[in-house]
Amino acid sequence: MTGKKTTSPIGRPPLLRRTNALTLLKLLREAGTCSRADLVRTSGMSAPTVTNVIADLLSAELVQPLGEGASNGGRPPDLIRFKAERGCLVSVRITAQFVSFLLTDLCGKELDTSEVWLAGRKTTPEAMCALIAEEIRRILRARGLKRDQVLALVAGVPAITNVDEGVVLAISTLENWRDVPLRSMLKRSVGCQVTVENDTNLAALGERMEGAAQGETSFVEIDIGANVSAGIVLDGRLYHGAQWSAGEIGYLRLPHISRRDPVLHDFGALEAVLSSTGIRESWRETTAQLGTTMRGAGRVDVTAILDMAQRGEAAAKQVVKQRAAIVADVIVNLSLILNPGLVVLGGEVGRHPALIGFVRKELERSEFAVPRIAAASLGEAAVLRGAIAMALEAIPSILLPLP
Amino acid sequence: MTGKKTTSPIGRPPLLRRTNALTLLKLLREAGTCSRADLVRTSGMSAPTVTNVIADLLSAELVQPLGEGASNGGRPPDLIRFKAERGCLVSVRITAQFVSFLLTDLCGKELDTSEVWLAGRKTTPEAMCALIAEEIRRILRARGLKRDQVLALVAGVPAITNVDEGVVLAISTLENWRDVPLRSMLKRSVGCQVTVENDTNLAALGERMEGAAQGETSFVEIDIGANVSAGIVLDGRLYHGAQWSAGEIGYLRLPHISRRDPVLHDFGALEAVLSSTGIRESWRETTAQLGTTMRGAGRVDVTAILDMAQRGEAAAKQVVKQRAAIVADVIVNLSLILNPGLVVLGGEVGRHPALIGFVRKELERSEFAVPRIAAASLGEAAVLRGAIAMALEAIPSILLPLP
DNA sequence: TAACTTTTTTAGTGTTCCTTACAAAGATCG
DNA sequence: CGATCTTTGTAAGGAACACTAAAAAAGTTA
Repeated sequence: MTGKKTTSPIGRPPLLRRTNALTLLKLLREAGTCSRADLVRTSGMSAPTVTNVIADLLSAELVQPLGEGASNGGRPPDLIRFKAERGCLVSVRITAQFVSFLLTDLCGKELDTSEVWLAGRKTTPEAMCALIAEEIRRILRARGLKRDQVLALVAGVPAITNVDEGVVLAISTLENWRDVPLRSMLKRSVGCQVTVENDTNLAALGERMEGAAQGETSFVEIDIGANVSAGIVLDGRLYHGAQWSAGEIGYLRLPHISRRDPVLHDFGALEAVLSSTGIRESWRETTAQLGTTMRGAGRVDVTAILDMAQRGEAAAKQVVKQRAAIVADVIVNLSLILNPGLVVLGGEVGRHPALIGFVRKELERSEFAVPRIAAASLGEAAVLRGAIAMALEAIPSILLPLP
Repeated sequence: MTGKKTTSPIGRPPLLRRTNALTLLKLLREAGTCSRADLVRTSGMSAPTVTNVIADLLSAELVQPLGEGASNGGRPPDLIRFKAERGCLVSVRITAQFVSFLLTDLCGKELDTSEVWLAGRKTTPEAMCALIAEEIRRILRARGLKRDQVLALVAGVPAITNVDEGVVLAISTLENWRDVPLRSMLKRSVGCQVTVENDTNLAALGERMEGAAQGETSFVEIDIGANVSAGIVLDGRLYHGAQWSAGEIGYLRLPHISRRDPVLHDFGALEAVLSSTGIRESWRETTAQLGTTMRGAGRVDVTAILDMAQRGEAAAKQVVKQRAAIVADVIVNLSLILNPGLVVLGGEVGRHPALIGFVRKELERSEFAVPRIAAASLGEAAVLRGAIAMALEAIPSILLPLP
């Protein structure tokens, strides 16, 4: 239910101009810097049309003249480029521990980034919105930008989200976050267009834009860290499902996983085993059995455990191998259903080479329905980058609204 | 990989006419019979535009004048309708036992149907194509239609299919069916546009058009019969996956299913248990244990077993309940990943009320991620109807090609 | 310096849609 | 029963576009 109204738009002459402007803007953004003649060649439009459309874009300040270029044996071209400073984009990542920010220009180039830790602060939706608005104001001031230059804000939350309505269903680790109309709240306090999305979905978009999933049209990102969830991109678009809960794989019924029926606001059995906490617990039990002779038996970072497995230490290896077998089952099931071209493993646990190595080994025996496996390559930045990727896609419709 | 070329079409004036013609054609097909004034009201276009576009459609014989209607208090309207007899559509369903046919007009109304049993015939791809071409010729002759009136043919096959290329990967129950370029073969012998699709996918489209899935935008049809497979409709469109094998759920790894790694051209463990043969075998074992006192112990139809379960007979009930638990696991996993709004159970086994009843009971305990469950309502006709649904969608682009 | 290239703009033509005005044909009412 | 209203459909003129052809602009090359 991606809730698109399907009232066929009716074709009036200005629609042509808009269509062509959109096309040229896209080509300009891809080319970086070029001349009208280049656009004529790549777009297939006639020269006068290109001139006219560019004239429109110039007067809307979407395009910047750069003066003469070098001659190609005749009159030198008038170079132009997309004016990335025309506005800016903001992405926000909300977690239970911190809120992070990324400010970019309209080409997605980083202008600033910041992070606010929540320890000791109020974390009600209202307080968070105020915090976000305040921090954005601060960043803009520091960069000498005005509020109305922010064309879009995309926020990522670790929760099931109704993207159409901009409502966050529930953040389990934050109180008071139940059915929060985050989009309208942020829109009121920030003033620009706002989109709210699930964080794993955004991470998937990030990996597609500049990470491990470049060029993929159908792939799945499985994030394994504090939580376990999947972001699903199918035929080039994020897939959300009928009630926005696609990819909530924490309750999958698998062999060797104790069956627990899905219940709201509770962890699934799969999640309990795979997540960081699950691994830490398992590690504690194992080391307790072996006696406390092993170093770092008690409180250990998950990454440390995975590192040990990577170095071949038996106890850690066993814990991780168990997980890898389960992850392999998840991937096989996902692949049988969705046949993605690629599975990206992300999150603190998922992207670790030890886990991925064992998962690959587990999958070797299957003859078909096994996609390529890759580690997420953007790390913690994936969500913010993905949010910017989403904002970038929205730019054309913001800059060139229907006539 | 639905292989769409994304060369942005450039906006020339004739594009407007085409867009508007498409819109009006769609409205006409929905309305059945109406006047130009009605179209003005529903489309939002100006009256002269509607007149002009309709004039085009009239001269292309896509629209038929019906004379005057009753006055609404003023000049009586000139009624028109979409000319469904302008051409016809053919759908073909290929199985290992028979080939069935459906001929419809351009509104999808049945004109003729037929069935050819394959017992004793050659079933090589070439022989089948000849058979299909011959039978279509026969049907057309019988209805007084010419070959060039067939605007589209859609064929359903029980196999993984590369729809872009029109290639059938393999039909396990038919020899010589490996990487068959069925589309180009049929196109050569029939002459019109041809699409080849997986049969379960088509069944899903059929159920959406006029069966149990009407109005759904994201749903899954699970067919359980001789085989087990799923047809997946997401955000209104069929989803195929990166290598066309989405929905091949026969190998899913579930609790209580012996793990078997996916291997080409072999049945999966899940399939072995759930399919008709699996149920029959299980029934044979059960009755053998109980002694042959029970009636119909040996060779029994699957439906008969399911009927017995429905009537409460203990042995049959047990066999079916086992399956229902597994089907429930499949549905839970599908729902966690895809969050469909509806799951349609089809096929000889899947659509039986006994199975569905037990499945519903199994699912009652889960609090979320449980979609509505419905029995497929079109039975054997689903594939042919779905193929027509697909052909209907293609009509606009056939009738009004890009200028 | 003349001829050729490349780039951009100008002028004119053809589509298409829209608004406004008008014609056709029945309904309504004094 | 005729004048007026309603509804439907068409014609005419204007505006927005894109395209072709030609010209202008500004180099490079022989």
